[in-house]
Amino acid sequence: MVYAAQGDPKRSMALLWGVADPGRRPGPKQGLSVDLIVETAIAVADADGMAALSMRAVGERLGRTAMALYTYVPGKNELVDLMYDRAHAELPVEYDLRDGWRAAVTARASDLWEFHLRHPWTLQVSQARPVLGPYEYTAFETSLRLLRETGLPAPMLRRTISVLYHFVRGAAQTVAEVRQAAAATGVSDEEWWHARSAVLEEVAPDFASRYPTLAWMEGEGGFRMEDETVPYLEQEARETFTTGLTVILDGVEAALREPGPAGPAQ
Amino acid sequence: MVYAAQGDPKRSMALLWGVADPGRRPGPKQGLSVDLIVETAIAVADADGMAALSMRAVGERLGRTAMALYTYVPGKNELVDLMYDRAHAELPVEYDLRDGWRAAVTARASDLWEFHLRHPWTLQVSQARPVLGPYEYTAFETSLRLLRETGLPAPMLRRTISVLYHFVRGAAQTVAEVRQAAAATGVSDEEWWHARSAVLEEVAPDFASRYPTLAWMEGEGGFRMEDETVPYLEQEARETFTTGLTVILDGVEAALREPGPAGPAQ
DNA sequence: GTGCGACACTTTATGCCATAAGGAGTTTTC
DNA sequence: GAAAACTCCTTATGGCATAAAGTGTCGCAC
Repeated sequence: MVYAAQGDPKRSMALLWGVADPGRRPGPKQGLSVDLIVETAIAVADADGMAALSMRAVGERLGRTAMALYTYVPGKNELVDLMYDRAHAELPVEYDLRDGWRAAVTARASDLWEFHLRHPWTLQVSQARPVLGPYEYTAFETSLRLLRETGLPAPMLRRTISVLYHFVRGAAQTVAEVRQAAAATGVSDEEWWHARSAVLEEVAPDFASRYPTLAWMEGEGGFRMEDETVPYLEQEARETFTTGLTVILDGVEAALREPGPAGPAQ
Repeated sequence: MVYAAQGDPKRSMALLWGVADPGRRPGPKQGLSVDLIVETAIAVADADGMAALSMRAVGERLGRTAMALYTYVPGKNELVDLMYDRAHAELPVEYDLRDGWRAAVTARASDLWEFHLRHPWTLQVSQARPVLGPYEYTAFETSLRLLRETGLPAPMLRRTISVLYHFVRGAAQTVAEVRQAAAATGVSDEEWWHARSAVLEEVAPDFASRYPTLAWMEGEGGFRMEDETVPYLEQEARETFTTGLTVILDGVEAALREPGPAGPAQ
C-alpha cells in the first residue's frame, strides 16, 4: 500500500493541476519533464507491478540515475500521486443514459473494472488521503452523474457510490493479485494449488468433517472450473463481478421502491 | 501488500496446522517458540502497522536479533501467513439463526468489520494465494454456513459470499487507511483537508462549473459531517458499511425471489 | 566577453529492509 | 569424552528512498 504524499501541498497540487512554472533563466536545459517521468513510471508499474516501481527503475528507463528525478518531482509519493491521477485520464466521460441509469452504471462499473486490471497498481494507492487531482475528480464526477439519475438523495448517493467502488476495487484486486502472484513467483495457480492440496490432505485428514459446509460446497460444484485456461480465482472473480453488480443494483432498486432505514434517511 | 509464502509447502503447512516436530535431541534449549513469535509479531503489526513489521522489530521485542527468528520460521512471508491464520482464531463461530439468515449474516459482517479494524494489517495480506490455515478455514466455514441458510445454490452462494467479503474488506480498509495515515504522518484528517482545500481553491477556481455534480452534492449536504470528533472519511465509511450491507442483502433477497440471470444459473 | 549564480545531474553516504553464510557456544547422545 | 546437532550471533550482500555535496553547463548582468 502506498500512502499519499505528505510534503508541501502547494508544490504537489501545482504539479497535479499543471500550474505552469514561470520561465527559467540560467542553467542547462531540462532533459526530461514531469509528464515524461510520470508516463515512464506508469509503464514500469503496469509491466512489473507497484513493488518494482523504484526511482532507480524509472530513472534507468530514461537513461538517468534515480536522483535525477528529484529535480522534477519532490519524492516517490508525489510521483505515485501524479501517476494515479494521470491514469484516470483514460476513463470515458460520456455514457448513454437513454436506456436508464442501470445500464449506464453497469457500463461504468465495467470500465472501472477494466481500468483497474489495466493498471493493477492503482489498487495499491491508499484512498485515505485522496490525491485530489483533476482527472480523479473527473472520474468521480462522471460516476456520480450517472448514479444521480437514480434520484437517490445526496447522502444515500454518496454511500451507494462507495459501496460500488469498494466492490469493484475488491473484485479487481483479486484478479490483480492472482496475476501478480503468478508473475512474481513463476508458479502457476494450478501448480500452486496442486502442491498445497496434496499437503493439505496429509495435514488435515479430517477436513470434510471439520468443515462440512465447505465440503458440501465442493461436492455441489461450487468450486468447479468452467474454463481451464483461466486461473480458478480469476474466473471466480469475474463471475463475482457480474453477479455482484446485479445484486447491488437490485438492492439499490429496492431502496428506491421503499425508502426504509436504508432509504433517504439522513 | 504482502504476498503468500512461496517456500516449501510442507514446512509452511506443518507450521500452520501445528503438526508436531518429533522430539529433538542435541543442542541448546529453545528460548522462543513459533507461537510466541507469532503473538509478538501480531502485537507489532497491531500497534504500528504492517509497514513497521520487520524481523528486527519482532526480534527486538523478544530480546533477540532478527536472524534468531529464522530458526523457528522459514521467512517473513511464512510469519505473516501464521499471523493471518492465528488472528482469525478470535472470530466467533456460533451465531443465532432463530431470527433468520439475514440477522445472522448481518451480525457476522459486523464481526468481520470489527476484526479488520482490530487488525488492520490483515487487509494487506493478499487473497490470491490463500493461507490455507485451520482458523482461516473455520472463519470461512462459519460465514458460509450462515449464508447457506438463504437456500441459494452453491455457485451463487460462492459469488455472494465474495461480494460480501469484498465489500466488508473495502469499507474497513478505508477506515484503516485513514487511521494509518493520521498515525504515520502526525497530521489529522482535518488539518490535512484544511491545507489541501485552500490550495485547491487557488489551483482550480472553476471547480464548481467543472465538477457540477460534485458541487451539487456538496450543496445538498452529501459531504456533511455528523460527528465532529471522528475523521470525516471514517464516518463516511461507517455509514457506508451499514447502508451497503442493507443494499447487498436486499439484492440477495431479490435474487431469491426471482432467480433471473443472477439467480441459480450455472 | 567574462564571470557569477542558478540549475541539471552525478556520486557518495546514511539508514532502513530481508536473508545468505559462517562462526561460537551449548547440550544431548553414542 | 567426543561428535553431532542445535540456537543464536556477527557479518556480509544487495535492495530501497533520499540527504548532501560535487561537477559541469548555461544565461544574464556587467
